Amino acid sequence: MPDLMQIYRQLLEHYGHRHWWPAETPFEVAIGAILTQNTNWANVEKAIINLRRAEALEVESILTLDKESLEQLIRPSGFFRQKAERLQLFCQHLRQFHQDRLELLLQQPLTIARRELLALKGIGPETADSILLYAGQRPSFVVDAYTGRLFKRLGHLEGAEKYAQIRDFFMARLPQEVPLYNEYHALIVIHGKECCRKRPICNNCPLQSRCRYRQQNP
DNA sequence: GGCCAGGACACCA
DNA sequence: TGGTGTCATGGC
Repeated sequence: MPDLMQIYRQLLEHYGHRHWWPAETPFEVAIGAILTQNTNWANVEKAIINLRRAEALEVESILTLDKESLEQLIRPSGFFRQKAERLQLFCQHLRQFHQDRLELLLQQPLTIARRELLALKGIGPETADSILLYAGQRPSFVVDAYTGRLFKRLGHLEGAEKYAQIRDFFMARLPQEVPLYNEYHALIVIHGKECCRKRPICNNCPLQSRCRYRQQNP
């Protein structure tokens, strides 16, 4: 069974560097992380363009907007009512405890910053880790549905593991380096989108015969 | 017209 | 603790 670094190198060779996260500022990363929950990134981009045009990609403006106006700006990203609430709660927290500065939250010890994010309504483990890694440049491995699906196929996971177990699995076997974590998660996502989504055969799979699902379904 | 997307949460047994 | 329903838009 190939180890995690072998798989990483194969994915990187096939897809190249993904240059994540597509955002201009750490705060924009955090906004995007909340907006992309169970949502196609193309729809998130529409919402972020709306926010940028409204000059609403900062704590002050998101708190100043009334909730209905914010909802309309982010409407293309779906779940717009609950996401508007989550964005404002997130910004309220930054105002109350961190002088509107996300970097002050993120520069705390990793476990402290992570626990603080997870305590916020609407920020679960994947969103918290995405913010820590891509906005804060902190070594917190991001797990998503693609991750569990792919590494079950590869034989590394049983399939019943929970988020924390999968995250621990990767962090215990990889050097804790931000560029590696950054690229690895992005590669798993692009692989999941383009190759092994839910189709019976993985065409042009960079992992090829290593994909157990393909072997079982030639 | 149905399925899916870079989840999280409330509720219930 | 685990299972299920809800949230909602837009592309294919």
